[in-house]
Amino acid sequence: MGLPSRTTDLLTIGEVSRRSGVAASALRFYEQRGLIDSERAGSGHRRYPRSVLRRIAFIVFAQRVGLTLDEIGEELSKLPPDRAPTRHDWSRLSSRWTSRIDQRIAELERLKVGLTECIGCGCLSLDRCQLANPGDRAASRGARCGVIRRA
Amino acid sequence: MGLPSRTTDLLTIGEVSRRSGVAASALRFYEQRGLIDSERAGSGHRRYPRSVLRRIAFIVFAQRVGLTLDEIGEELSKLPPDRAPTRHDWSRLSSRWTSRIDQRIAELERLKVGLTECIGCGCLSLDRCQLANPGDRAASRGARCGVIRRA
DNA sequence: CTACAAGTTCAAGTACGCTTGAAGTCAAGG
DNA sequence: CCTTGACTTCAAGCGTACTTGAACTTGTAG
Repeated sequence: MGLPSRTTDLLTIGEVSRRSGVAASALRFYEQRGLIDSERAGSGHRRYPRSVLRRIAFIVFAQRVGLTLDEIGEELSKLPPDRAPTRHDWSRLSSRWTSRIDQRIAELERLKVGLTECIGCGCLSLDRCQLANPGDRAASRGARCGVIRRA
Repeated sequence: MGLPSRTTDLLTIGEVSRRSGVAASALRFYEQRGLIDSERAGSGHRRYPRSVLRRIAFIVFAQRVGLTLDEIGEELSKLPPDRAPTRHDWSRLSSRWTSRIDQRIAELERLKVGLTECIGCGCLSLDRCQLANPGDRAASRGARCGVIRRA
């Protein structure tokens, strides 16, 4: 299979995997979930335009912020389908996260305070203490990504 | 079954569930995992001392911070087995989280900056961007997700 | 005594995010 | 020609954290 990008400007799944750090199996999985897509070479092999790398980067970042793949898919669907996304498209998309990040940071700050003031002093009681407010589901998800693997 | 705590000072699983907001099935699961334990009434029903509520609160908090149940179990095992934990025991335990929370907050701050500066400006590239380089991601995918430790 | 809520165990199921394995294709090098 | 390596699909598996269901027991109220 070699390195078709030298001549065609399209990347194989192996190249994309190496460049993004995301396993090929994960890339296929993302495609199945509709998060990315690919053209096919005559052989049936996937060929990716370079722009897929930014899309993948967005996915990886969003996951670390705490979004699920479904949520990420929703966000990505807001990109213009007719043309290549501009940097403005990307920044508009990513600006939605900011408040989410801030919320999560705020919760962590509350937890931190609760650790010393609440557990430390002995008042800790779930039915009275609101520190562990389970408001943001995705936030807690952020702490538990796909735990597996990878020797 | 009524409310045995009125006379015995011990709580049923239903009472603990209501007071902690944690489902009875989850409490049984935690017991199976060794995170909490219970005495048994003659009937075979679980009876919990009040102190279990703080232990459960600790578990819930720790989960929000991002620890896995295994990690939480390790932490809990550091409590004195011979006597009831003091507030000092609890605060010593919880102080370990603080740095973890700080790390996670720092990562979120970095991601926030990365959103505007990296994705927004168009430089976003997983193989070059410091915010989510493959080494960190591979490492964080392991057991404890969620934190870019270097950087 | 009967009903019924609340408890018990154990096995299996769920959601998420992938990974792994089996079986096969394709193109280039020796 | 044959091997090798990168790719393909599809199905099944895995780890975390639980939930759900089946089948059964207990304890109290009426």
